[in-house]
Amino acid sequence: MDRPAPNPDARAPLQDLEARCREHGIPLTIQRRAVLAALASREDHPTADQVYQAVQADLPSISRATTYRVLDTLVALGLVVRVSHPDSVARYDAKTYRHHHLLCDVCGAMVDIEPANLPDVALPDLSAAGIRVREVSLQLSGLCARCALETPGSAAPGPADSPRRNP
Amino acid sequence: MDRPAPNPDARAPLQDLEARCREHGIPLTIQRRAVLAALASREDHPTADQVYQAVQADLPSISRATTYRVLDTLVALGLVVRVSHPDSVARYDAKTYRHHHLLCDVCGAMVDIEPANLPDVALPDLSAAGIRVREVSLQLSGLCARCALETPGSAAPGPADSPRRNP
DNA sequence: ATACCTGCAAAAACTTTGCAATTCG
DNA sequence: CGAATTGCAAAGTTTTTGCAGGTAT
Repeated sequence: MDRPAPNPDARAPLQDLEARCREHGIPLTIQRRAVLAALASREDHPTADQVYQAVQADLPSISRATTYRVLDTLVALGLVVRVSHPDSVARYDAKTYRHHHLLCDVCGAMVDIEPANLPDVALPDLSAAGIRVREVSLQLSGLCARCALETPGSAAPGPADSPRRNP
Repeated sequence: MDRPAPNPDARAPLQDLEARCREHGIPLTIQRRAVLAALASREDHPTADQVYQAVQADLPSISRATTYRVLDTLVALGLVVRVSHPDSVARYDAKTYRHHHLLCDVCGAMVDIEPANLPDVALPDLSAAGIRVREVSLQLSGLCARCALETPGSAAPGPADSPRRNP
């Protein structure tokens, strides 16, 4: 739980990018590299615009439109996923393997929880309802480590009226 | 699994609204009633604009801005929740009790799964990581009943490249 | 009576698209 | 070189805000 997270799928993402681009016969552009690199290097779940800001550091010439297009491409290639978030802006994650999420009631941060840190969750059988389940993940609410420190009481009480957005 | 879902928290939502408004000392307006009623009467997880469209049927004079504001109020009152959805538009749900969601790979629909239909999921203990968990729910991906019927194979294969948005 | 809300209109934030120039293989 | 992509600018969506008038308690 403290080790650098043996990221199950952490083969250098940029190598994957090259492979996937070749597979699909599409060009491996500097922009695609840069966006993927920016996204893979962070632990949070940035919005498209936050990715844009980050990429600009390395590649000042990139445009916002390209960032959006590249993000779409990366999602299509399976190198990036759009994550489910209650906010009304798209958020992206370079961790494409199955994992869980905690949404902090206080700061609104979405933090990854490695499946290894939780008892295993079995694929539920909903065939009785005609539903075929492919994948399950947990969505937790509570207090992230940082906010838990600053908050008295040992149980997480309830959702804040609205999380401050500054994780 | 087939009964009309004995909705654990289905006390007439409009009664709750009156109570909550009184508690908070805020007016019970026709618009608040109408938005809550529209939301409570559907099974899907509509966007703010879809709620607006629906409310217009009963209350043609309502404005889009009011719909957005009322939705925020209802969320603050705890009568409605914003749900986590991978789309980049806010979606709302009048089911405020804990339940699970299935996201259909094919049609993109988000369907509710009653906790009663699944083995119980215990609150994980992440105190070792300094995290306090308040609530857990499952996020499933796969095929909804309707799409499962139209799709051959008994296992859910993998995510469609991008779900058609027409659940 | 008064505090809060609504509608309207305008602004802000987020995302997509058309097109010429550029880049990748 | 040819196909695909990028940047720019403009358009499309979604969401928020200011203000004057209206409404619930």
